[in-house]
Amino acid sequence: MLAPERQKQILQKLQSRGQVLVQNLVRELGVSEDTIRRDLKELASAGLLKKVHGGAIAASTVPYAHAERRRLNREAKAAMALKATQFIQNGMLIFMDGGTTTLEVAPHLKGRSLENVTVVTHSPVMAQSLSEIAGLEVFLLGGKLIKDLLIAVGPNSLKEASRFRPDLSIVSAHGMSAAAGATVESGEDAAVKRQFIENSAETLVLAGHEKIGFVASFQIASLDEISYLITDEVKDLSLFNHSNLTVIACE
Amino acid sequence: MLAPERQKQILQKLQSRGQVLVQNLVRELGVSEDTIRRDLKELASAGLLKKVHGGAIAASTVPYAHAERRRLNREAKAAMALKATQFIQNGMLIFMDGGTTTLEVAPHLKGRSLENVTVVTHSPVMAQSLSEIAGLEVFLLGGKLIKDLLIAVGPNSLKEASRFRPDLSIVSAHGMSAAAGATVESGEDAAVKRQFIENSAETLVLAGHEKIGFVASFQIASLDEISYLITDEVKDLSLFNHSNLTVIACE
DNA sequence: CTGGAATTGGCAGGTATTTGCAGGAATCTG
DNA sequence: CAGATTCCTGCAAATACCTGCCAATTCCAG
Repeated sequence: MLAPERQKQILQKLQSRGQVLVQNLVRELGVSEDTIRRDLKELASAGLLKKVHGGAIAASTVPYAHAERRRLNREAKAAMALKATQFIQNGMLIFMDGGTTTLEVAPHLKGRSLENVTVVTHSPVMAQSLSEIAGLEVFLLGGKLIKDLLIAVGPNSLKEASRFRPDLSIVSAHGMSAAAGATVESGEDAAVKRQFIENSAETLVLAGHEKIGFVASFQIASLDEISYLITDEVKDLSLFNHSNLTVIACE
Repeated sequence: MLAPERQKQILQKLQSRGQVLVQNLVRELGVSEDTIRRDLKELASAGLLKKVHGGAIAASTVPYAHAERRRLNREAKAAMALKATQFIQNGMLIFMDGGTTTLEVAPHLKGRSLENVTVVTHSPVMAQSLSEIAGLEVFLLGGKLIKDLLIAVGPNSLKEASRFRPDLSIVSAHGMSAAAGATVESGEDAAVKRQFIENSAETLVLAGHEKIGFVASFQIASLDEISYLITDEVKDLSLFNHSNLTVIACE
């Protein structure tokens, strides 16, 4: 195996798992420990990852707090994100937000052969992740950057957003309940999401089990505006029995 | 077998497999190793593939091209960026582009105690880096994402850009000459930069010594529109003697 | 048709890169 | 603080790479 190929695989594993262990890589790639170490050192000096004792973690240009949130329950988020990718089809225009769950979608698209898919987002982090996917065009919304959410908001964002008619919106919610629908903590973020959801043919909400039943401050969609809910554990989902919402739980 | 035919086959194999090994090609095409190497070298210099130790990989699938460019001459870029930070003062509105040299500015701002500084950029990467700086507000321009430059461009960007009146623009150039001024390779990128520079009180151009004397395809600023040029080595700077441009060289 | 220049492919050698191994140093964990 | 793991350094073998040279072929002018 060629060195760049090997390093590419390391980065890919890193991106989808959030971290890699030297020992795992030795087993998975079938080379000596030293070779892995050398690769990691090289990649680290290129700023593509950060070495830690025992392996490496993704190098984040993003602030600590954001990276930390992203690490939380990463496997569950990745599983939900993987389900979400099944809804992405060629030719679609899709809105994706910058939630830490939605951000896990991009790595799962790497293998897919996409054509003529456009994603519009207000998250620079999402835009950057998506830039590595072939066959996918990215449209970034501008605006004032909210530092801890890393999304662009403001009147400009809203106005730009209103021009899109997405086939699908994929959003992370902070709260999901029968009465309040999908809710988030930031009003500015909510405004942008709402704008997209209103104009979307279908809307897919990602919310881990801990979000179910919780209500945050700002509604982004009422229950009947949501087509699909992807969550990670089958909790008490009877809440949503009376809606025409399709609930998908990853095991 | 004729050379063009052979090279065509190499490219075909490369396309279908993503990578080729010198040894495989020797066997499959029945020519000597040297011939294969010569072909690869030729194809590589034509930009049709990228040579790596042991073979070659498709040019289009070179991952993390942006990260690689960013890594190149990183110390020199950081030194130039450090100089540039001296021009950043409290209360300013500043435009920064997404050039790999400009990107080194953000880390140097970490220690500074800034107040009421706003940076507007069309680079999501820059926006992320800047989000970590306290006392600094970030405004991100939206638009279609150019994947290998990681910047947002398009009519929206231009229109938004025209509303700003920055105190300072900090831009990286691909070429810098007395006759053509500062130039870059992408027309879309140039349009955004030009919009800002025209409305800026002052403009600071970052260009390593290898860029001096070189002329790229699109002008972003004529010599008299540029206030400061920061470069890394004292090359032949007499070129700029007759302008009122201040040249700053880092040792 | 012919001789010479230009191009192409193959060979030899020396150099550089990559990889794995062994050992000792550093780091983590209980 | 002690055992275990992980990490780094130097070294050697294998492989890959490059340079200069030569033979074969092609091309072209005379």
